[in-house]
Amino acid sequence: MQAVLEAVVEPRRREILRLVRVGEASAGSIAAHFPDVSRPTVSQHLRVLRDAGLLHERREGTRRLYRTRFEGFTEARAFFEEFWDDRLAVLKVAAETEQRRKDADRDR
Amino acid sequence: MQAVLEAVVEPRRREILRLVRVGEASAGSIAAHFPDVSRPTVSQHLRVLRDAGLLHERREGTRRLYRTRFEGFTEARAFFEEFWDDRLAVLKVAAETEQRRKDADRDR
DNA sequence: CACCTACGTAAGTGACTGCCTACACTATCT
DNA sequence: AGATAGTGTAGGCAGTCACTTACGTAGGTG
Repeated sequence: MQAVLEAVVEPRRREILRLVRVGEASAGSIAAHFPDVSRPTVSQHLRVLRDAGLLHERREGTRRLYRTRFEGFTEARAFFEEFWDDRLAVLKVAAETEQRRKDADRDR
Repeated sequence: MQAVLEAVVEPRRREILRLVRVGEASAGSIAAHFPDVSRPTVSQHLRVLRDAGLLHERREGTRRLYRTRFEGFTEARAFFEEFWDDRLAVLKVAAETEQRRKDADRDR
């Protein structure tokens, strides 16, 4: 989870995840999408993503093909979903409180 | 979105968000939950969370009361949900591919 | 007014991060 | 075997981050 968040906080790494979420792509073709950054740098980003469990690596001859590993997102997703659920719970409580206020007004 | 992810990557900041997701808490009482870290450090964490839109601040006399601001999570949540949806789509495609393979076997 | 309480802010420091260039590795082809 | 293509790794550097101590500030209280 910590590793996933650290991996995802880098904008280029999020972009990489979006690139290979549809299908595989080689390290080289991924690097080609980032002209403002050197190829070794992209290679390092790929390693971070792979170590975090967000990328699957497959070797084909001299090339390495990457694709997004969706299972890696599970925990992080749950963290955000947790607060999303809270939001609904808070709204519910607020609505009930409001209802009680109205009831009190009526009874007065 | 970038600010939200940067805020959330710090474990103590995630803990703070969990602390004040139920109700308000003062800066001091929040700091008391982190004995291994100085109070000014917690104060800085609170600022980061507030600037990212994840915390609501209310002043009461000399105290400051904080609570989680759920709307702040919307964008980040959508990012993770995006890949969660992809996961389902990929499973669907895989199932259909498998089905076609079986059909081909039958026709052979 | 003087003092205390509950905070935030400033400035400095060690550790980490993303980036670069140079180099090493591995599979394929001639 | 030697050469080439496609990538990862090593080492170094500038910028950023979390942390600390010292100080500033605003609202209550005697």
